[in-house]
Amino acid sequence: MDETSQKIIDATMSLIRDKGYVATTTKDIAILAGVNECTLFRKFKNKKDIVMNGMEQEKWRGNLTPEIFRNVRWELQPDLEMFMEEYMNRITPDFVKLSIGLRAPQIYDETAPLIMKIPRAFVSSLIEYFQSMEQKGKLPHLDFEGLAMIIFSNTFGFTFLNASFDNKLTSINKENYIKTTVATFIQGIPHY
Amino acid sequence: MDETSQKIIDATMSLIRDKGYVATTTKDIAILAGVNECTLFRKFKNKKDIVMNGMEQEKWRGNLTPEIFRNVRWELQPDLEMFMEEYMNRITPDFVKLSIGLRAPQIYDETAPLIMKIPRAFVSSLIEYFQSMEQKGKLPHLDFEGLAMIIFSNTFGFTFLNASFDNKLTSINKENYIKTTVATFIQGIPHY
DNA sequence: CCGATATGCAAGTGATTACTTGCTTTTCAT
DNA sequence: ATGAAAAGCAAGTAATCACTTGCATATCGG
Repeated sequence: MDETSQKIIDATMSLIRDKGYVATTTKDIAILAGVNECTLFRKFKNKKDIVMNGMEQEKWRGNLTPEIFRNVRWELQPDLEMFMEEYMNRITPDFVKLSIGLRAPQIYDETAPLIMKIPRAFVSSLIEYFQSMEQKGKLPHLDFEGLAMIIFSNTFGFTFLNASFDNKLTSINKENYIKTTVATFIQGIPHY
Repeated sequence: MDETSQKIIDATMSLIRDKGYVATTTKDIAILAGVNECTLFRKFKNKKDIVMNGMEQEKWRGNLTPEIFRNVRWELQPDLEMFMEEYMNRITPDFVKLSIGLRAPQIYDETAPLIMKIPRAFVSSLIEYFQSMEQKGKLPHLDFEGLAMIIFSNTFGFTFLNASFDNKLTSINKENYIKTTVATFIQGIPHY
């Protein structure tokens, strides 16, 4: 990946994040990338190709792999706090906005499965985590899918709302929110 | 509001919901509304005017007023379940998609405050509810803003994820999800 | 029935857009 | 220094878009 192509990709994804795919023109991309407009088409097949290449890059994909679910201490409180924190550190407001900007009819068929990878990874890994906790005798058998969805809906919802409304909806900071949520959750679920 | 104008508004908002504002053309609007394209401009100043008129209508605005917070039984479980259920009944997947489609640079300055009304109403009314419960001696003094955000993030998150991914992320149905969430929450917060 | 109003139709306007073309200049590697 | 590759520049193309115009047709209400 040469430097010019990378500049084009970065400019494109930034503009999509700010204005959406359809409202992002190749002229704007060229200006922001600091290249001539025809250079875009020397490097990429078309506008969509720039995006698809951008989404191959970790930088623009919001990397959240099952790896973080392996750095656990097998204690609910620190582990759940860590999962939520990792999610919020990687799924930044900018990434949320980019995900929204990628919802365009021209590309959504291709971008949607990529966007869905992260929620899927998070939820299924969290279910596995709960199952392992059960096997270790630290949790009774519960509806782990439902519990995973509670944690994830919560995490995602807070992240999205902050990305959309900044602090106009709530002034709670992330760390306090995580602690309160996890404490309430742990206290609320059945224990041995 | 004459019938033709209403047809135009309905067609416009439907297309924005499906394709976003920028990708919604006046030609598509006219076809879907079953009118001639020039009729759009006889009835409305421009494309944006159609949208702004649409957002004045309850049908396209996702009505969620503080009224539902008055039909309470002053018991946490039924009340919280009712709040979540009312939200999910009114904020349908279609409304979620419309909200996303309205995020276009050309109109977002105007639509964003309208979109934010609902989260704001929900969170602040929920805070008031918790405060009233405290006054009635049914809850100790707690960080009600934090708790309201937990409930709302959860409700919003689940709603949004279902709107975006259908049942590809989870097959949990709404009612079970609400019951589990509320039960866990109530069990998890401090009581007298 | 008839006049007023509403709407259709087709063509058009000016602007914008993604993308192309042909030539020129700059950069890079040997 | 030199040739090849990379990139700039300006103009261009074809299509699309929001919106307009002038005429024709349909509908409505008295």
